[in-house]
Amino acid sequence: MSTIKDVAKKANVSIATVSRVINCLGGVKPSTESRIREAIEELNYSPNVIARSMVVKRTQTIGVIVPDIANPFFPEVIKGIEEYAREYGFTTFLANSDESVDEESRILSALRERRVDGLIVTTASELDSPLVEFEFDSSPIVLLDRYIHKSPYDSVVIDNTRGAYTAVKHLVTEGHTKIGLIGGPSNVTPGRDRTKGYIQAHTDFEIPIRQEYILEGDFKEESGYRLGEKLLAMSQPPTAIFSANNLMTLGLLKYIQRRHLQLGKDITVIGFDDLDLATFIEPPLTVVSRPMRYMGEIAASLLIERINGAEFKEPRKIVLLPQLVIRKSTNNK
Amino acid sequence: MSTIKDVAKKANVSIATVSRVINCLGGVKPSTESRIREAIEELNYSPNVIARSMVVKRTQTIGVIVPDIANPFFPEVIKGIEEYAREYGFTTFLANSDESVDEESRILSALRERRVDGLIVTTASELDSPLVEFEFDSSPIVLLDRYIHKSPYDSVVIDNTRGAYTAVKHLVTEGHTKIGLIGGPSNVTPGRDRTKGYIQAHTDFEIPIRQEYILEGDFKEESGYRLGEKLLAMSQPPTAIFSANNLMTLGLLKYIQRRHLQLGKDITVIGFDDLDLATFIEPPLTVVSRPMRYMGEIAASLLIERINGAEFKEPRKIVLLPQLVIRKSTNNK
DNA sequence: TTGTAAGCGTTATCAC
DNA sequence: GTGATAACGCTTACAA
Repeated sequence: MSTIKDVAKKANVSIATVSRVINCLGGVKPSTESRIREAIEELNYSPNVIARSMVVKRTQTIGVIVPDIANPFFPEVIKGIEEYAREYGFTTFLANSDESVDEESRILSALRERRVDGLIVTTASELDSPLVEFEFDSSPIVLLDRYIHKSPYDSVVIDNTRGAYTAVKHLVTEGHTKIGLIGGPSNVTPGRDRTKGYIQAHTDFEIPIRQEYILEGDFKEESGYRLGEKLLAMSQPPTAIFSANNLMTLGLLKYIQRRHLQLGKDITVIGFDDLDLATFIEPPLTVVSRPMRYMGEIAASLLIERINGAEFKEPRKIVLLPQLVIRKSTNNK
Repeated sequence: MSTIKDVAKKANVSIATVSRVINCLGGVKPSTESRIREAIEELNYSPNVIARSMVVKRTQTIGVIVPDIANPFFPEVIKGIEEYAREYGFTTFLANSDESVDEESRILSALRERRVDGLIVTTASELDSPLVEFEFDSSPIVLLDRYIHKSPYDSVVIDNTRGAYTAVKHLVTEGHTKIGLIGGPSNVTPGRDRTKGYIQAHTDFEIPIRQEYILEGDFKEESGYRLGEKLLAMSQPPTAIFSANNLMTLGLLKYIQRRHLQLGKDITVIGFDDLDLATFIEPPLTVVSRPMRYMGEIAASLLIERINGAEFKEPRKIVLLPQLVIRKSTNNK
């Protein structure tokens, strides 16, 4: 692969001049410039940005760590990040921690060795996240979706409590008083806060809370299936279920389907996060939805601002509002 | 951020010696080594692999270009790639071309400037793929899922013709003779070959081919919906439909659902690639499925072999067999 | 067992 | 306008 030196030789100039035209710094005689551009063309020269990064101390890369790329939420978010980042001249390293704190650690080290300019991460666990101890020197970090309490990082999250509250409130409005919860893991904010919203709605509307209705899953499909089964096998089963994420909702729906129960009649369901199935099934499923792509874009924009030196007294926390998308599944009264 | 120099100074040795212990080259007195390791610890030193890559001429990175990260096929494949790559010390750059040839070009340039050691790509279009003209110097490339005719690259693909053939054959066995096709775009092999298999099965089983049954979609959900509508609105509608990818199948199913047609009775469906919906709906959907994760792993392994200098007379083409997963939707006769 | 120094492909600072 | 050259943080002969 040819270097700036080769181009310089071919165009009969010094490498400094070549560098000037590559970087559009001006101050080069037009005739020289065109000679250089020709040489670049002929040699099929491509500047080595990694050599450049050594001297400018910027790699123009950002690392993105997600816990489960197979959860349809993340591909959309990633699209948002990637698109925004590319527009600003950044390339993204994507890594999947598989909800594992250890894996998250390994990825973090690898990314640090690669000197990414910044990081967007959805941590595998708030409490023992490697980010808590992590020394990423001065590279900024933006937390996505999962907040870490008291951390010094910017974050973009959803008002999970509110989202869950709205969902449960909707069920109450529809007349339900026996509402089951298939909750998320309590080691991450989306898990905890959605449960909090569930409880708050019960309190506000003076509906007795039944501990046996509050179940904790792990955001994966299988747990939705299993916990759905558990709820519906009770002697006093709930008449409605709020499921705290898309994959668990999927599992729950599969269980309901398998038991030939009728959605919206035998059991009413509200999910958190939309999914293909939601608009497919009959009746279509009411869900709490959020702007995934936008979340990615915001995260990227916060990060790039920091990379470019923006300073703030406090870490910025962008809280987006989820939206209740009411479909027929909860609309029969 | 501290450098090898800082470590050297702190440990009272030369940078060469530090380098030796970082890279586990041996030949360092144990006492010196432990002094150095201590210094590394204290300074929280992390080697700059991008500086290293300048001298060893290897970045230990691979680029991955997919056309649509929101298609559930790709996240699984990516998982396979990433996992394998990381095991071998490579980090992946992921980029999404959004089925656009121009975007693919831009990504290719960016990745070249970053000097990735190799590339795994699912091209946006076989015919005018930038890869055809592309000079990636000596960096190896592996084609994934979409083959490029006469290209010099290794590839891992599915026997699409066979997969489609098997699917249609199955429909024929079930007694169908009016079989519609929601095909993929003809500018990529999966599109063309699946149509080929559809036709071949008709020929082999002496079923007349009706041109009006052969429709071309774009692998996106909307086209499945639209073409399904078109097929089912015909005066002589097909009794079965073969849909050439998961997203189009989703669209098709949504249409069927919306029209309150009964799957497996009013219309029989076979899809290419599995999807959540397949095991959800009643009756569960028969599909052609393929080992996505494995495809990713294979692609990564071929690539890394090449990166490590393996040479072959001919480009290697790994053709995996898809599997017909027969579920109730086609099993009523 | 350890150190010195050249070199990787750039950018940036000076001179001219 | 243009050219030398130091520097970026490392690896790798080669020397000691």
